[in-house]
Amino acid sequence: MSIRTRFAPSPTGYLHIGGVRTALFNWLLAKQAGGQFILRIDDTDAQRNVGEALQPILDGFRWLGIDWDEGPEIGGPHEPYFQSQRLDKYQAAAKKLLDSGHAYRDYATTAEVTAEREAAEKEKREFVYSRKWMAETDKQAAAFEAEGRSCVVRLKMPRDGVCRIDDLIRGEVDFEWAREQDHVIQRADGTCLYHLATVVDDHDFEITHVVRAVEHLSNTPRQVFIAQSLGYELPQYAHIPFVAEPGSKNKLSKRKIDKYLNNKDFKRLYQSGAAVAEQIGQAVDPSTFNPVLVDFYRDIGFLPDALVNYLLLLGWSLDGETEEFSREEMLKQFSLDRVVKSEASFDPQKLTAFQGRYMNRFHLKHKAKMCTGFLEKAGLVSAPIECEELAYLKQILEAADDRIGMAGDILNFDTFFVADDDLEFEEKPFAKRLLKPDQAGFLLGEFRKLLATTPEFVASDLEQVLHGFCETHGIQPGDIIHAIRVAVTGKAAGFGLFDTLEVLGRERCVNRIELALSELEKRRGQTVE
RNA sequence: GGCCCCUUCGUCUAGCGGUCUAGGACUCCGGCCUUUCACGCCGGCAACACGGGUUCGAGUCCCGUAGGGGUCACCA
Repeated sequence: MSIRTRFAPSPTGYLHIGGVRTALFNWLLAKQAGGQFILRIDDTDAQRNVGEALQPILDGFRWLGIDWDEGPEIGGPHEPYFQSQRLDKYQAAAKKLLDSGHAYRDYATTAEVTAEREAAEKEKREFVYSRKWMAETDKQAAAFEAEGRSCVVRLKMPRDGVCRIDDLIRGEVDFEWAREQDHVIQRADGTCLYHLATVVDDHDFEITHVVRAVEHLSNTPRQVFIAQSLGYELPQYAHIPFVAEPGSKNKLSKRKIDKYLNNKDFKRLYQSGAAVAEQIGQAVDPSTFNPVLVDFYRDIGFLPDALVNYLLLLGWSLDGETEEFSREEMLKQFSLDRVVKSEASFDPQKLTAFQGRYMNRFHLKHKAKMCTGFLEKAGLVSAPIECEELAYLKQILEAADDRIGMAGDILNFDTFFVADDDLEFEEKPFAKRLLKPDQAGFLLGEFRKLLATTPEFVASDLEQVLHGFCETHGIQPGDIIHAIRVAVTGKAAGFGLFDTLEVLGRERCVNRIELALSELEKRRGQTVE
């Protein structure tokens, strides 16, 4: 029988990276064996805009290259894949459990059950429902109804023995049945609850391996009970550790972003993203723009392969040495038995390092394509980009080499794209390199003249020109190079100066130096006053 | 609190009784390269939670303790 796995997101409007990690393991396990990976939508909680809240999740998976064989938008042989459209199946299952005596109608009010629970707590005794309001016959039910009570359906859990779960990752785990509660599986309004639904669906969809986060481990006995009572064959369970917060072992949560921002690495990641977002005019509302969510990475120009590779290693390793896995390699090598048992903290720096490696190896052509979107959104090139601009971008990318860690980093080179008149000089480098050195203005002026007359405006020649210039004036290259960089780019850092000059071209270099000089004059005047 | 899970450098991990003076990666710190910023290269700091067993021998097996986490809904 072929392996069938599933990932079952609730339509919440975002894709959590911890969820992606779980989905990835499921996907890998199924696809490597030629099986199917199914996406099922857990929307029994019923909100209105399921479609709207689902789209970002589907988009996220598509971006990551995690494709599903059955599920929303593509359907499949077990349609529908939305729990909200399968309610009748759950009700049928509930009825079956009722009929077979594995569940019962319970007429207790919430207050009555709560009272029992609290009493048990007070006496420091384990709570087990008294089943006082249990109705196993129609006659009993009628009596309760005559009192004006309504009922829910509860599981009639065993009160002795042990539930042994054979977990592919944790081995055998025992739970005493007596400690399990008579969980509600159907509400008073007739709708059914998650645990019933998930068991029914997993069976209907012929899921062979349930790979999910450990927080579900303690829920498993009741699901086993439901499945067995319904006569289902049990799937293989594999409870993987969850993805934890940076610097702690708590579960990574989107809502705690404020706390994570106190972590310096997390903050750095967030800020580099926020800088990009700001330049392209994207909102940085933490509910959507958040390093815990996949969209964040897409929006600032990460490579999906880098994210996936990082996530793969968060809780799994091949040999402790190999770190880079292409999709083919991970499909070939992945195995559940090498999944780590303990929770793994999310490490923004390591993720960034993976991204850097992947980006460096990325083809210039593709890099240009990725960067184009950011330049367009920032209004630095025409939208859509024109041929000349694209060629210009490629020149910059070539010179920038591995200084583009993520596509959004192209915006660090924004001054290459602005009109000369709009060039702004960064305050500190301008002061340090132009304002402070007495000679800077004079040297810059002289160098500008030289640039205006240099026959070939190419990097190698320009380097010669500069060296000659230094000799004439009896200075070291370092005495003038920084000033030139600030003058033509407005910034202290960038790629090689001669490449910078060549890329900008003679006219702009000359213009910008002139601009810098007049700015210098202006400021010198101010300081004198 | 009950139950369950987990515990090797700051972080991700290798290790399945001797080859461990514990390996790799990220970070960090030096150095080299260098016109800046990066990259790259070389080097360095840094861990078996603790206590008992078992054994000739324990990071590796067993039992405790401690710590961390999860779960205990008419949420998913």
